[in-house]
Amino acid sequence: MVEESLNYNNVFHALADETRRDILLQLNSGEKTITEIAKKYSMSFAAIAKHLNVLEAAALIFKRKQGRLQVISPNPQTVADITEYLKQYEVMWDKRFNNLENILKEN
Amino acid sequence: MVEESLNYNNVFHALADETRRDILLQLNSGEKTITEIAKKYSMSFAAIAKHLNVLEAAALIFKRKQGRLQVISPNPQTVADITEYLKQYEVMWDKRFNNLENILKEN
DNA sequence: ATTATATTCAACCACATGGTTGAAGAATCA
DNA sequence: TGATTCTTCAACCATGTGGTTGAATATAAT
Repeated sequence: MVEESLNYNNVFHALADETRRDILLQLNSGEKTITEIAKKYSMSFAAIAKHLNVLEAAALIFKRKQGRLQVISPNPQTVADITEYLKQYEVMWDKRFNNLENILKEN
Repeated sequence: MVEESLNYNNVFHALADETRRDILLQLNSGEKTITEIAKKYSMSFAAIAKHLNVLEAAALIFKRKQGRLQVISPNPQTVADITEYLKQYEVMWDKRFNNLENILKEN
């Protein structure tokens, strides 16, 4: 099995949706089937199934077929990877230059 | 000045684009004008200006008008906030249940 | 075998996104 | 003033996104 490297576009895009972030949080309490997940939202079953496809493409969840059920579980590694990735964006920028008030105070 | 709370949809959407992530990285080395930023990409000036609007809407950058120039600087606070926000998604999920091999080994 | 349940798939729709070009504004330079 | 530079804005276009409905498929229950 080849270890695919993360597609950051996919991951950030998947996270840029309230419903998908909410689904991910639900999975904190354990595995759920698609039907169980879909019950909590007012949108159609097919819409939730699509959201799960987006989350799967982003490697944020796993799907495991069990009989006619699809069991969905979170992939904590991807969130960890994204957090690690974001470190390169934590720039050491002197905040004074972003703050007009301080610049004025100093002059 | 009212402190707006972060719009996570906007932030993740802004990060879900290679060009925008690259622009953000460029800003690690300091402030830049729109023209300076745009010079490094093959797309049109207007396209880069749009990307900067998306980054500004996400509070990932600041814009400061200086004469006819727009000076762009990074907003490190937003990246910090997003990293903090992601902590709630770092679920303590027993990885054995995500790993079929281990389940088989144990049986 | 029939029926019910869980999921997938395809077609469709309204709207957003990422790009383009060209014109219009402002600030600076000669 | 006139020309140049930096930026903004509007219109346009192709494609993607988030949602819908309905049909098809596969498994499970009666």
